[in-house]
Amino acid sequence: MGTTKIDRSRVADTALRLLNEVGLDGLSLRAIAKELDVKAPALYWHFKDKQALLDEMATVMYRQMLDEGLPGPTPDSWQEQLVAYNSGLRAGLLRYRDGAKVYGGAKFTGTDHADGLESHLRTMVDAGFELWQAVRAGTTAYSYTMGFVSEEQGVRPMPDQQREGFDIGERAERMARYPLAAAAGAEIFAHYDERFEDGLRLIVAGIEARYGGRT
Amino acid sequence: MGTTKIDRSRVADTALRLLNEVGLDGLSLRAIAKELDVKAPALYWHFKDKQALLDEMATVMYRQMLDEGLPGPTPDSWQEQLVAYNSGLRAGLLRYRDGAKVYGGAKFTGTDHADGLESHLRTMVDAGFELWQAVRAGTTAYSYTMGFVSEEQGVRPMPDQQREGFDIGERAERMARYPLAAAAGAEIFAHYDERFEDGLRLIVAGIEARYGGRT
DNA sequence: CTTGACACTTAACACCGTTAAGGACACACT
DNA sequence: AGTGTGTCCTTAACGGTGTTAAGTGTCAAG
Repeated sequence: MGTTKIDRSRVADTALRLLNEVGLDGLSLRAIAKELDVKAPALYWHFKDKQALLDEMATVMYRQMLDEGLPGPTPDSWQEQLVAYNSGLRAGLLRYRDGAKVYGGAKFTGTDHADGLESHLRTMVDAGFELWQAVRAGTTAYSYTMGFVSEEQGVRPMPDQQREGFDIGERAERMARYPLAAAAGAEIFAHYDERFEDGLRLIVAGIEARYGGRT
Repeated sequence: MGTTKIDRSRVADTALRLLNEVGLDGLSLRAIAKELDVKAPALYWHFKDKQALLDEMATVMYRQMLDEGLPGPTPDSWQEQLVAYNSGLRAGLLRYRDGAKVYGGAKFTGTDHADGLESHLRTMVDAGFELWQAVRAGTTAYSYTMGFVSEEQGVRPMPDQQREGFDIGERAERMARYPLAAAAGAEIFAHYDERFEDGLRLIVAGIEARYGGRT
């Protein structure tokens, strides 16, 4: 038969591709194995359990983000670096259905993450921040990004997909007693790109205002 | 036998209590049913499927947050309202193991949420903000809170529980090549309460700086 | 030619959400 | 009194899940 070589990265790649078709709920080991022309228990030779495979998938996702999200070698301002890092993170998560769930539920063992973290901290400390300020700035933006994309993917599984059940009109009708909330619906369930970046810049502005960012 | 009355809210309460013992993965319908002295299919009389039960659990969680998190009837400044709402949200999520997963994965059908949303928007519009600014301010803080607690509960399932696998010392050793990241470890994996509120106030300061908050 | 590690298959286990069919019980109607 | 009728639950079963144990074939080293 065809190329019958199976290793960790080939399994992870296949699983990620399948993820976009069936979603996290449909991503069973048997389905992944079938895609690889293999039976399910074969996967246990390469991964100790399903979570280990999901962890590997998250690691692959992270490497993809680095490859295409952050090409700028020159250290920009910490502001632009924060925005670029989190925008790249969001874009990477959106490439896969339930990307935020997979990524957020994974435990990263290696030092893959340390590079990015170190450079973020380096930039901010060089800009005059205390270490604890750099940490809080980074984790605040990170938490925001993960929360934003989680909710985004809960409503709209894939970026180019239409709304599902409830229309905005029906929602407005039900909310007659809540005029502001009803009017806000359109703003809440649209313009994700713009809203995400605006929220990010809100956080950047807050860091400047409270921690005193120079330049 | 004992009180053999089972209704939606009693099922949801029991499921929430059990959730703290076994976690979301262990929360099977059979386990919930056993707790109610009933067989699993009986639950389908009250809920159309498991997700409907999880939705009900999330609704109960939300009502608990309203009951004990926000006693202040007087409308404070929008700043304090935003901080109080999101702090109450976090506290409510932390009361249950995997609370953020349950809450974030639920679809709210009723108008339970509309009250809180309306009053948030009302407060901010009265303070001079545009509606879209009020929406973005609220959703930014909300996304941050959900993301923060999701990660918090991923590391530390229940609030009063100790760290699990890796010690901080072992982590520092592995990260010898990343001095800042290593030093940041202590800050990252501790002081959750303080860090959460600090991040929240970062967002508040950002709203003031970019949208121009008065008072 | 044998040994043994590697990479996989077959068979099975316990458990999961969910459905179908039926049974026990209370209450209304004639 | 008897007959529905609707409510609430049980028993049995189905297909699917992650995971383990044991066995099979391949292939390089001694």
